Amino acid sequence: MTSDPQSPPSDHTSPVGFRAHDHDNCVETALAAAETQCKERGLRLTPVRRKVLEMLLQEHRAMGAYAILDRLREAGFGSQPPVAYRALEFLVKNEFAHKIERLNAFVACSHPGAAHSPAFMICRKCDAVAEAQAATAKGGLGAAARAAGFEIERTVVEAEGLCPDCTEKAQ
Amino acid sequence: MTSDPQSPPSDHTSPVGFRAHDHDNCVETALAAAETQCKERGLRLTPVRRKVLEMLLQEHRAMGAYAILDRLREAGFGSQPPVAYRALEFLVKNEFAHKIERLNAFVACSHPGAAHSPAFMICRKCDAVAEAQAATAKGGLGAAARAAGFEIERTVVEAEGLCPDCTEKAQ
DNA sequence: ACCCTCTGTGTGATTTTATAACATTGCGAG
DNA sequence: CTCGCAATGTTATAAAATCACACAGAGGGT
Repeated sequence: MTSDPQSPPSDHTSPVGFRAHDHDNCVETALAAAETQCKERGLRLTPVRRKVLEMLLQEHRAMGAYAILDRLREAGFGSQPPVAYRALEFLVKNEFAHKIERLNAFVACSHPGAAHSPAFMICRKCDAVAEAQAATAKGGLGAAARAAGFEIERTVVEAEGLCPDCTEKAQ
Repeated sequence: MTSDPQSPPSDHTSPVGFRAHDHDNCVETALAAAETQCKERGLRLTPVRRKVLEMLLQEHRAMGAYAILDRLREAGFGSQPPVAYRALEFLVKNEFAHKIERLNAFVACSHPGAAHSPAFMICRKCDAVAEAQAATAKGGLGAAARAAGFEIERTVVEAEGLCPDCTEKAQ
């Protein structure tokens, strides 16, 4: 399938993120960035992996592994779960995508390349996902961990609520 | 397999939390607190619900729904998934327990009654779970949310790493 | 060229986690 | 008593994730 504009599978009812932006451009840019990154780091952005990343970027919201799998099938790739899960594993491990634990779903990284420990805002109505830099904001938790002798390796921060769009509609 | 009902099934290899404490007492106390709470709030802490809470308190670590279900069966309760899931739903909704999204598992609340938005430290080796007050953790995220027009309703904070015990053993 | 290994992909089967749908029970209000 | 209601029990199925194994292609050493 094509990467061209006449075949957007996008039947989204809601916008791509919390604020409008030049989405085609953002997809292109991110894809290019990923390619550069992979080259630099000696990683192989194979067709399946690239396609999955492209889908996640297009969607700009949490997608389940099986939704991804369906699209892979349509695009002529393998159609068994491991195909999707392996591509996702690669993307997540290398921080091109993140898993949203709350939803058992995946989303493209919004800050390609930037060192980050992300925090997510997840709309419970439309599943739109925005990524913020959680940075080291976890002062409190960090202190608690230190006090307890716990060594933090990774932190999941996921806020659930209503995105601006759905808040408006709800009124 | 179940040695016998009156003996604690505790075949844990590792301690109940990040620091030793009087566990029997802590279970009793929490259970009593839950009962009081339920009375006050007009909730029904039925036998199944009580048993599940007791198991979670005993275990003091993340337990999967199906592990809980096995124990319920042994204890003579219904043995189909909904039995466990419904009890867990009740306990989680009323904050007697929490779901650890990262593990698809459940843990008893450590601060019964206290208003809280909890943060968890989860040992990736032994699944021990400690609960901290996240309260302030969302400073940065809260600001980001406000800026984005996102209304946070609930936040999941889960730190993964090594507990003191496993850190020692790892050396 | 050859073989060898390593990584990635494809496929079938299975496991683990969670929910839907509906029958049954027990209890309080009228 | 009997109606309504919440909780439980049970069957069945959906959704998410992993296992196990076969094969294909790229690169390396001989």
